[in-house]
Amino acid sequence: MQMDKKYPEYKQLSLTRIGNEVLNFWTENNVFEQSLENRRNHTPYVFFEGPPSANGVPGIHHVMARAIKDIFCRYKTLKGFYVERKAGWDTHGLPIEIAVEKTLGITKEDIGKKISVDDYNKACRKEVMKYKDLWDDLTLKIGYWVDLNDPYITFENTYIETCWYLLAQLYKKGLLYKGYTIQPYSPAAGTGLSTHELNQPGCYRDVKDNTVVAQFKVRRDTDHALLNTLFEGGNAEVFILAWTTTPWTLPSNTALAVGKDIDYVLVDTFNPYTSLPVRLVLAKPLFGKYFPEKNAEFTMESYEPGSKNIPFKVITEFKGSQMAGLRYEQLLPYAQPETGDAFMVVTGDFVTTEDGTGIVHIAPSFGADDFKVARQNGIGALTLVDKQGRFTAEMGEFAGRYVKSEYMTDDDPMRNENVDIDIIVKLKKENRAFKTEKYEHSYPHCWRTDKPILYYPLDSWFVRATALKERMMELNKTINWKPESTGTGRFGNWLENLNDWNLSRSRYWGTPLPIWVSEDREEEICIESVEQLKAEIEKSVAAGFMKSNPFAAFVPGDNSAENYNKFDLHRPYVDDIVLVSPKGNKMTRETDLIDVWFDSGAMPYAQFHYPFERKDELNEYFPADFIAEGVDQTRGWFYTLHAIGTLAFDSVAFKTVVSNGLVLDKNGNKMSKRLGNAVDPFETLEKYGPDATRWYMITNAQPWDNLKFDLEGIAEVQRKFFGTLYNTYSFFSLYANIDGFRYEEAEVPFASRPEIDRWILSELNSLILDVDDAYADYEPTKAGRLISDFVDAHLSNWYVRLSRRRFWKGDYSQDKISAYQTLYQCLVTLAKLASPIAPFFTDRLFIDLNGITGKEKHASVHLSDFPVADTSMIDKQLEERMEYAQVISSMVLSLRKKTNLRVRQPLQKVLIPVSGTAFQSQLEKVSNLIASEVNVKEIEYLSESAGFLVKKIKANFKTLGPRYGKQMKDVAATIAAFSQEQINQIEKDGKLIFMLNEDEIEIFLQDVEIITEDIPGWVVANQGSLTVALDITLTPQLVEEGIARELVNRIQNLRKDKGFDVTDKISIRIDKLDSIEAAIAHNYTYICSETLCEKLEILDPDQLSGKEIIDLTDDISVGIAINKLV
RNA sequence: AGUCCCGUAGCUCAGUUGGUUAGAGCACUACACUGAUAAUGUAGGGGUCCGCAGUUCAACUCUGCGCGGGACUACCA
Repeated sequence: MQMDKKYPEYKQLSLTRIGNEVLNFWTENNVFEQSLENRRNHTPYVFFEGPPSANGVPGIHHVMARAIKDIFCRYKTLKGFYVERKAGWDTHGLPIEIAVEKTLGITKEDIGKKISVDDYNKACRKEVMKYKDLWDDLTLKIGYWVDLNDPYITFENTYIETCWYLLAQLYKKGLLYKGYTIQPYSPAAGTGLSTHELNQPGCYRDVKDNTVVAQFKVRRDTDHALLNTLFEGGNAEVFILAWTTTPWTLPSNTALAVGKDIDYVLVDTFNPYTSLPVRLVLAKPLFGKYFPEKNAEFTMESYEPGSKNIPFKVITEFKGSQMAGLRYEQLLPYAQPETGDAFMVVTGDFVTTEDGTGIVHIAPSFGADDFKVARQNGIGALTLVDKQGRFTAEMGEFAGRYVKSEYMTDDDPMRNENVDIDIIVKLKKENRAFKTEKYEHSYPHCWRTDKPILYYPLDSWFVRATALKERMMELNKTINWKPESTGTGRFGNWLENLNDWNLSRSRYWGTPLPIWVSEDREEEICIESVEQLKAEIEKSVAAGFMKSNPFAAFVPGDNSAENYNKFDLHRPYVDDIVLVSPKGNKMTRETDLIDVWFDSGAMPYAQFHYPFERKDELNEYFPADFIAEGVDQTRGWFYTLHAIGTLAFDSVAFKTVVSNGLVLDKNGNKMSKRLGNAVDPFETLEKYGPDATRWYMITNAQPWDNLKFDLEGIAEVQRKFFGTLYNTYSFFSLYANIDGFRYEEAEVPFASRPEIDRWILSELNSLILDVDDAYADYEPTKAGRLISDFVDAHLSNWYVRLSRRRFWKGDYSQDKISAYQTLYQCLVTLAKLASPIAPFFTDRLFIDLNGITGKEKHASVHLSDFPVADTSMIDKQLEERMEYAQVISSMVLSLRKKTNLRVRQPLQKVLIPVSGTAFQSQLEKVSNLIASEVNVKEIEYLSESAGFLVKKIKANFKTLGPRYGKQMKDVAATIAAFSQEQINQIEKDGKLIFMLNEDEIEIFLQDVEIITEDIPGWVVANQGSLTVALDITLTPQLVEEGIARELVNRIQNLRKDKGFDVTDKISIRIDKLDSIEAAIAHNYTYICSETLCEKLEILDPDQLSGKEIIDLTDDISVGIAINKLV
């Protein structure tokens, strides 16, 4: 190190510039890699990066999410852990296919025809990494340290192979099965959806549908005990009413469900559309909804067709159980079910009387409950809708029409037609509709196409997640959720209501299901590795089912990229593989792909190609100690990680999870490109720099609360936190450079340091403990706020403010060295404490400091160790008395303000009443600080209370409350009304007994709070239990000193204006004025030494040239000229 | 419809195991301090702590019922 090397000084703070410079420094010196190397073979701290999809552009919320991840990884690194961080990309799935189809202008059917499979495959690989550069750029710019050079990519063969391995493990455990069920299905996407896909935010949306209460005509020509009752005394047709929000399912109706304990009524009335007399069945609790009380007055006979006043008459009532088995005429007879019974009333426990009619229309193909209840009762099904969402050919005039208009293309001539309405119209004409209305309810939509889904019968492969539901819940209890409620509430509820995981997707671009099945479905094989597949193909080739082995060149055990790039496990290549069963039968692959969420849930293992690589090290990278993503991943990634962890390894996949909330705009609205309120992360980083952006996001709201993102807030952080810290450093470097402080002197012993140094070091060490706790508890907001409070309130506005003089005045003494060492320690420690949150600025600070002193061997703060608190330096008494000093100073300043005595005017003394010696000795240790801060000459303590002070007494509710309960109010009032004598007595004796309505009340000193309210003849201020009085007498000497100080201040300002260096010596010439002459004469040395003046002349105003006229006080103006001495 | 989170000054947020007169910052006004400071200090305005009930001597804090905002769940006809 060169002797003349200096701490860098800056003209102004630019966090953006620092961000760029430090980023270059990291890149050039491989600091991230070093930070890993530094901790190699230390205890691992396992972190999983949730893979984003790079086919969308990153938003400001990604900055938030990535900052949180980065903070804890950096913190743990500082704490000595080895934190491997592998980036990852989620590359499979529908959005990629859709984007590719759009880009190439093709549809799914064109694959292999208009475009070769190879090209399609390539296009997908390209599409999926479309914005990778943008993502990498953002990742670097915000300082998120993650290994971008060797990311895991879900479309790679090695990744897929691990997925296959995991599926095979589940298969072996009997946790994979194929089932025919009613599933959410997206006709627009042409694929079924899993429940957690449906549970993505925004999938359920409120829509208005046309609903209808349909009349199902009871058949009289069958045997049923209830028929006599239903048809008694009338020949009108009898109808059962059932409500639906999906009229397009009515042609597929095959049953009606009632609740067996629900009461139903039989009513005579007229159909409002046809005015024909009808007899209806509906649930009694819902009767009033259709038959308003006011219509009861109308008689059946008085009804005029078309009138709105429709009369009604209740005939009888019965239970739902009595209705079971009733037969009815098919409502819309387009087709008949091929198997099973149909058009019968059944009972179901899901029927409620919440809405509708208390009778549920059952279309087994389009509802899970419908399917279940139909199967239980042997009812057949009708599926009069195809997979594109159109009515089938059997549907007569409706054949070929889409059941939801959203499925039509924009230029479809039927675009504005709604088939539900046409069905309703038909029912109305046929006297089969009793009521119709628009109804708003929430309906699930496909998260990819934004179009409504249908429930549709599909063949699918499922993971039997329900089998391990209990275990998942048990393991969940061991996970540390931040916040806790997400784990117990949201995630816990989800596990309780768990369904089996539907894995199947009918698409192209994804991980293929590795299951081959024989034609008769008797024989199955689930492949768990490429090696196994290759061997199976060999058998198939031998059996003559395949001509050659596409995996011939693959060398088992060779994990090189080259070896794994010799083939492609994607469709349709994999579909060409035909295997041979043990019995010698042909086996073909189940054509489904698996849910992309399985890919992401498999990342803990697949990122390292487990178990084909790093098999024995599993416990070094699984389970994760920590993961973090948005709360919207609760049913997404958090679930799939947990499910696979539990099912395949009987383990949690993560021990701690931080789920962060949404980033909203400053008005609390969701950000969206459409509304134009989305914040561009790149612009924000460019303008405010990464540190301020991160600091703001972390300290403004808890990560799990939603953040109202306001750029003003970043500006404030920049000014308040970084500006203050920067200024503190500037102050340090300015004087340290002058004095040549390089931390070369021996450490000044702690006990020898002055009070204020020991105080800030005590606070600093307390801060280390608190911040460490906050990080360890995954509370970054708390950590950040603690740090900024320390910098602002303690370091800058008290320590530096009061110590300023020590830095620039006098010789390079031990006191001065102590000041430098103390401030240096504070700054270096702060750099380390804050480095997880603000990695760039703190590294600059660390390097600027350490570059001169060489105190630490590390080239970067991120290679250092987290500070360890020296608890021997923590002195709570000292912290307490310094707080007294701050409060008292502020009270005196307040008094000065009230009495219009500015701080430069010295005053003689401050009087502080003290109640005990302990308190007084506390104050005595800080009295000089108070005196200099508020510019008074002495502090006097007043322990004598007799007569002089006016005191006030208050009850201490905390101690008296439990003792006196109901009497508390009276006791408090009595105490407040104590006379001065009584107060003095309790102070003297320590206790007092008084009577309150017959009862004897005994109180002690700790049961009351006594404060001095007033000191007659003084100006007094109170705050809490503290009281101060100020002597405001101005002697001529004090006035002169005041003038001298004003003069010094003006001269200093002149020096600064003229750009003199702080060490320049000057000469001063001043106008000769009567009002100040004595002040200068009596304070001559003081003025000269403060201003570094070698020569002070007082000249007649006429003779003074080159002077400036300065206002000294309200009444005095004076001409001053200063010159630099060479 | 249910579950969870949130509701404190114009704005962003603190508020310990219930304890007396509910705080900070920003913004606004005035004044002051400063040879580090885009900082800071002092003073001022600004509050039915979402509402109502209950428990308690005492509720911003605990309980219940509502209201408003948000997230999530749902077979919901």
